[in-house]
Amino acid sequence: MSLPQAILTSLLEKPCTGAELARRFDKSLGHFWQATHQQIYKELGKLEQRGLVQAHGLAATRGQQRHFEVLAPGRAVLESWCAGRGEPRAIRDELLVRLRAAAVLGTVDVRPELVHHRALHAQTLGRYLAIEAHDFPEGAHRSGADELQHAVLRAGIVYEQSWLRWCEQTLERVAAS
Amino acid sequence: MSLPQAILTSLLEKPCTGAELARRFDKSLGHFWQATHQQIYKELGKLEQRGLVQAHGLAATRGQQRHFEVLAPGRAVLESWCAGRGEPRAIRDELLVRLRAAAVLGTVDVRPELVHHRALHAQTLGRYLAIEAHDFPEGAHRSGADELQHAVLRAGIVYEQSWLRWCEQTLERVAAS
DNA sequence: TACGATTATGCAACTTGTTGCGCAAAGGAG
DNA sequence: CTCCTTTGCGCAACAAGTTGCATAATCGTA
Repeated sequence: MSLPQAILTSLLEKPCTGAELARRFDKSLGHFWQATHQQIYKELGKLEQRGLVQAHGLAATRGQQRHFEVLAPGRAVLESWCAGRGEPRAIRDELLVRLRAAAVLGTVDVRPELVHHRALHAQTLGRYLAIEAHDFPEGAHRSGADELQHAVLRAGIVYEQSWLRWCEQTLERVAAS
Repeated sequence: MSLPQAILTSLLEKPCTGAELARRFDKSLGHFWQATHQQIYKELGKLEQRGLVQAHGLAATRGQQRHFEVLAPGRAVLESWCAGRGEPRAIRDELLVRLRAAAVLGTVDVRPELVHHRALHAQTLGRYLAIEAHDFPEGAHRSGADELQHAVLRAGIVYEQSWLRWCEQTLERVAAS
């Protein structure tokens, strides 16, 4: 839904090839907006057609590296999108459907699944905290940009923390019953 | 992704028509798994073909009510799915892409959007808290099923609360910069 | 009874995202 | 040089979800 914008943002930070973009998605942007390389190539193609990005590199044959960069119209489009409004997404979690089903069925033990999720959330949280310690050490930040980047990371941290706590509380309560 | 299971669960609680199902989705299940009536009808058709649910009511013409109920194989399928494992979804939030873009662009004020989201999360949280006060009053619950249903609702509460707090903190920090 | 609004059902087209595969270039090992 | 693996690129088929619309019954009301 906002993949083109994510790509423009990333390319604006640093022009690169599709594959490099995919790798960067896995590392930073991908924490809160995932995309496969197929999607990225498809989207790059569209952005190129719309004249928002430009590729230098030969598109003649396959397997050739194509280096992309954002053009002025691309930046303008991103700017206007960025100033716009959007709704937050509602939760959509399989685990909650499972719990609901378990409540109705009455024959399924959900604790193993909760333990599983607790572990995964703890792991992801650990990753985020490590990034925070590394990229945003104690003390005030200089720029507003830093503040914003940190805010994005904190969203991930808060998200994982709250799920983690929820898993723990729910395990306690379900165990007690 | 888990729409068929959500439908089976809901039908198991109480058999009903497609339209009634859609209405129930809007009220309870829909808080954490949304679906339009088109999706629901489509899925009901598939479930019927697979022999997991049965419709009594004339399918001859359109506009005729069809009352659905879960068959034994349907319950079995739900049971085995429910005991299975799944991964939690990673965050995927447009707002975070916007913040990231704003950080790179450096020319956009994201505070109005943050204020907007704060209001929406506060509103949703209010709805959830009202449901909690109504359906799960103070004191211990009787059944394990109640405990599970409450856990699902608490997930929503925790989710909204953490976003709300994040919005507030981020507004403070961005304002200060 | 006829008419309009509402309710229930469903098709079709489109968008987004995933999965699986194939082809081309580059680089190292034998 | 040849073969094999890795990297970069991209198509095609599918699955999930959204949007828009069509059609049939039903119900209140003039």
